[in-house]
Amino acid sequence: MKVSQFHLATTRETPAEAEISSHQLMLRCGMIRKLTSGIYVWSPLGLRVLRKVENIVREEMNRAGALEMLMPSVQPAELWHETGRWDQFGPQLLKMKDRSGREYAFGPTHEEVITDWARHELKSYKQLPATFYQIQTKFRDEIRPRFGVMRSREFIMKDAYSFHIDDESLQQTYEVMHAAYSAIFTRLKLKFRAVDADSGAIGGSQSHEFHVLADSGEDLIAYSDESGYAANTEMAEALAGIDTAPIASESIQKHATPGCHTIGDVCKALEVTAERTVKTLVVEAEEGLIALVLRGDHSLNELKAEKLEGVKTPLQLADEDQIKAAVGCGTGSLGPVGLPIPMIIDRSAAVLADFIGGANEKGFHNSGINWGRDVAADRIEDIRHVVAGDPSPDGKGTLSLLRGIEVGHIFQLGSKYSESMNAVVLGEDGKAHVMPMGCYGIGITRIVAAAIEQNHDDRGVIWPLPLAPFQVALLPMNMKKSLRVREATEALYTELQDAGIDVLFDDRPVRPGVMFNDMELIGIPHRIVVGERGIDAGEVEYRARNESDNIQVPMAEIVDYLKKRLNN
RNA sequence: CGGGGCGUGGCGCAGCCUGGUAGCGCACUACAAUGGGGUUGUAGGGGUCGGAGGUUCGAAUCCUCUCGCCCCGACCA
Repeated sequence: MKVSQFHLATTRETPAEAEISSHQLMLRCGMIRKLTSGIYVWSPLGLRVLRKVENIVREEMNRAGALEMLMPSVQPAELWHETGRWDQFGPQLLKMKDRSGREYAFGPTHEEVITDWARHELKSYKQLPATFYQIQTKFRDEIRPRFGVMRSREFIMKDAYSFHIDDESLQQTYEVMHAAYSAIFTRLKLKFRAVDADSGAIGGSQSHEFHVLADSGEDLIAYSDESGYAANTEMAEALAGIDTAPIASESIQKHATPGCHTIGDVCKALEVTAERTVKTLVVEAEEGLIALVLRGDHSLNELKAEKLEGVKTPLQLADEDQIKAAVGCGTGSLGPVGLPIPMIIDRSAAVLADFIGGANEKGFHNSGINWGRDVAADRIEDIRHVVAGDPSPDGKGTLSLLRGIEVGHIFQLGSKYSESMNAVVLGEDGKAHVMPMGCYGIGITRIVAAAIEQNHDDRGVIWPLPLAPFQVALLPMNMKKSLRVREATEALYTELQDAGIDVLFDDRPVRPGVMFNDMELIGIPHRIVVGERGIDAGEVEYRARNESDNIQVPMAEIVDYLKKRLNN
């Protein structure tokens, strides 16, 4: 491709709306352009990258035995009523009506459509297991779209669905998909991790998320330094950290702590560290209120808390008035001793001795509190987020934390959809069997942004080769004046194309600096420069985007040299 | 949904307080010079100042309504 025949539209300035690197760079490269909130146009340059991702995903899905198909974006409301999700899915579901008033949703996901398809198409256990997938546009009306295509409302997703005669078959396919996903991210040359995950609103039992690692990621992943354990911190089990029973050595004592409302205030006033304090959060229960007691330096994991018996779902913190009515004092002075509402104590808080907590009286805290002696610890649960340094839940090593961007998620759905939609096949026994299902998603558009988050510098994008819009940039120096340079570059351009190399020839009448900057901004992995000096020496100049030194290569060897580079 | 901010040419912004009929940089067009890291000069094209209503002799500027966009928050007492 010649730049003169391509649409290259880079900008020097960063659009004001872009917050994170990948969004800024995608705009500056001219890969995307916002049409309206959370909705983007992909330019020819951007689409090249998108297609690379799609094709790798497609190849690996095919290799794993999944069959590609294409389902509609616009889906009739009736299907969503069947599964109950028309009302459950919430405001993220974009609803619309046609001219005769019939209701539709723009598909945010396709469980309903595929299950409807499967119940018509699949009749016998002999057709199972079967996995179908598509690469297609989805729409989710996000509360707050942000970060460009990282969290957009319209996006492209690869979604796959598998159908089975029993759970054992589902488990097998699930493992095949897990392996296929690992193969995909490995081929994309992205640093990633597969982690245990919550199955969330889509439902089901087993679930893994695939995260591209990047410091700017929105998710926190906990992993063991000694085993393969990795989990989203939403899910990671938090252990107490201490095996021995706490031993009391102090007696309980009340301290005036006027104006202290936060753990930080109390620590300062009483000159202790937060690990020796507890905080008491009050949430709504199915009946009345429940207090959650955590170590002062730990944070509540809402997901864990709302799964506990008695706690109202979704988790709702009690407001000041509710707390005053039940306890007599407001937030900031709450503590376990003498608390008139039921308590759930976090494992780590339950192993404290001689600790500090609110006195349930405005402006006072207790020190030297001990469980058993001063207050009963009847109900101990895991309700906190893990932190770095916690013991790994599998007993091997300690946990570290990493930031990641969720780009893939696989679930074992079980019969959640097939049951409500009556998707059955006849089994060997001649009876109808509800098909257990699996579903497997990859955010194609998000991968592009995540790849940039992981691979860029202050000059621009550094594409991993499998994602690059072009493999090689060919830059002539002063081609306008020098016929020799023009002829040599044109000849090399033809030669590279003939060798099957995807080359971008910058034939614009611009100064070298402009070419260098543009090619680095859009992140072409390999660069060849042709100039008078080199021609005299029978050489061209090679440089990799992620290296800082130029390499002189004899003109006659450059194609082979590049082929070698491209195969690494 | 709550809070904050912003809408002026394709992009980045000034002008608004104190009303007098729109400007700068980048980008774009033409010509010339330059020619290994966003070069320079000259000459151009492009904006009913988000929209509607109001105040006024006169509104980008003041008032009212409205639409759109961005950021933060929506758990740590």
